Amino acid sequence: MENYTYNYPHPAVATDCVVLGFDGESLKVLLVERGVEPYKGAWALPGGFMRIDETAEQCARRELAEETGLDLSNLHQLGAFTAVHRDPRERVVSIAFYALARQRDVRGGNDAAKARWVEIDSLPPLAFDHDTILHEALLRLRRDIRFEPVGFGLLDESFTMPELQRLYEAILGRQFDRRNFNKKMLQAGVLHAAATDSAATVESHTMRRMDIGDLFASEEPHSQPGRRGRQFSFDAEAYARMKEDDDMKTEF
Amino acid sequence: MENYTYNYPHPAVATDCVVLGFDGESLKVLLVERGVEPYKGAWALPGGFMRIDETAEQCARRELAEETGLDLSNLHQLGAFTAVHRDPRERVVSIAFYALARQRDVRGGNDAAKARWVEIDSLPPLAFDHDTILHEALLRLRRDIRFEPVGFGLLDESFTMPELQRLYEAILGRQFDRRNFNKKMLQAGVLHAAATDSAATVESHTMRRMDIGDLFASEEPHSQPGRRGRQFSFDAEAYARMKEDDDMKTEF
DNA sequence: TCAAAAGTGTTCGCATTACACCCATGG
DNA sequence: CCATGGGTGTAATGCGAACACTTTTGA
Repeated sequence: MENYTYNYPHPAVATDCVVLGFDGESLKVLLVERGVEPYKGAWALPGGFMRIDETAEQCARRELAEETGLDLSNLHQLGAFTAVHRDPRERVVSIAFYALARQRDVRGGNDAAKARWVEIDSLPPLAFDHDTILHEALLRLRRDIRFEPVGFGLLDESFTMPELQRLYEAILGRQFDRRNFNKKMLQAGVLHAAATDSAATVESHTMRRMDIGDLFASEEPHSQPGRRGRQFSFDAEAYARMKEDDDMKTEF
Repeated sequence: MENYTYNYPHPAVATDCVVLGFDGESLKVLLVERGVEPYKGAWALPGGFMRIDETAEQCARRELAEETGLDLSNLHQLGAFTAVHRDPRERVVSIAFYALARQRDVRGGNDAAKARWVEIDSLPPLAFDHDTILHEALLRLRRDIRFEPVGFGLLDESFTMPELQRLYEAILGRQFDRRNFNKKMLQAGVLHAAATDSAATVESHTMRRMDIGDLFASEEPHSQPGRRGRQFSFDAEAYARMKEDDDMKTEF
């Protein structure tokens, strides 16, 4: 079986994927429990070895689907992690990606037994150098969100302004003033008010505090007091137009 | 000699390095002429295969020194380039870095025969996917320079405001108003006026239009008319202090 | 003395910030 | 009716953009 021979030693190449989600309160990351050594039983980022005929991105997407049932198209490369002893078995270079997932995508498709959403703020120790990778991903997300409308990838298609605000607060780790946040987002010109679909409104509201990590939740979410928020959605076309004109002036 | 055998095919892992320089007028990139197939005779980024006991960054630094005589410490990873057929010989994944070099560093140390600085705006076709990598590096530099004081890595320790401005204009591809540029840079609080060392002033001025690519220049640079600029230098400590307080508000 | 480059201050508009009251809903 | 959360406007401030004349120097 030892079939592949080279004149010089070759490292193995793997990919790992940081998938982030948001449940209306806090950021989560999608982890899998390792079933084999090394780090058997520990939590790790989904990922695996790259095939010889696929790109790193294709690999990351395939491994993610295999291990978590999620098929995401918007993977962003974080970079290569190349510490010499990051894997005790052999020299492994990992190319890491990050991606954002919506509640809906997950609730529909995730049937992998070992995959779980874990609160970013209360993580177990992770296998390999995955803490480092995750940390990089968070830094990257915090940088990106200020200039590109990436945040919308974490919300349902239609969302309320307070939901959006909570997302920004969870990512950036600080509070914003409601009125100013509102104003700024609307001024950016990439949101449009959704048709006042009463059903959507109610659904969104009742699900606001659903924990997306609790895939087998038994408790029905119960409505909260308080006024409903108006629904908005992200206007990708407006953003594309804006980006052409501005090109590097856009800030979020 | 075929000594290294694995159960599964392993790609080769290489690094490539985009070294950028500035001669007072325009951006240059450091290229080497390939002496072997494939792409023999074509220009390429300095780089080479990673050893099994070094990190990608160590590899990039070593290869850069071997091929160009430059020893740079501030390499920034751009990411991994993993197109399946980017190298016709075998599957090669390249981890790319970018770095900035000062005129002085180059004039002192570069004794590699085949390395040359080439104008960014008039590039020959490059080997492999090195055009893509270079393009990424430029995008990255343009993004970075707006938030971090990276530009100073391309100038001598002491420089004039117009020099700094020309650098920003070359990188970002647009013109700035002298007065506004001045004001903004001083307000940023990371520059301090250098002692009015007359010699330094004159030297800087006379060298302003030296072409750093012309390593064997025979023509002496001759002085230009026009007023001399005041000398400034980058205050790394002030920047470090500022970064701690602000942390994510800094814009350049 | 002329040409080329550098230094300097003010005004205007826009974006960001701080801040307080009323409205809608469910329990 | 009360608790919870959502919606809205205004005033002060700071930053970026536009803009012209004077000074220094080398030829």
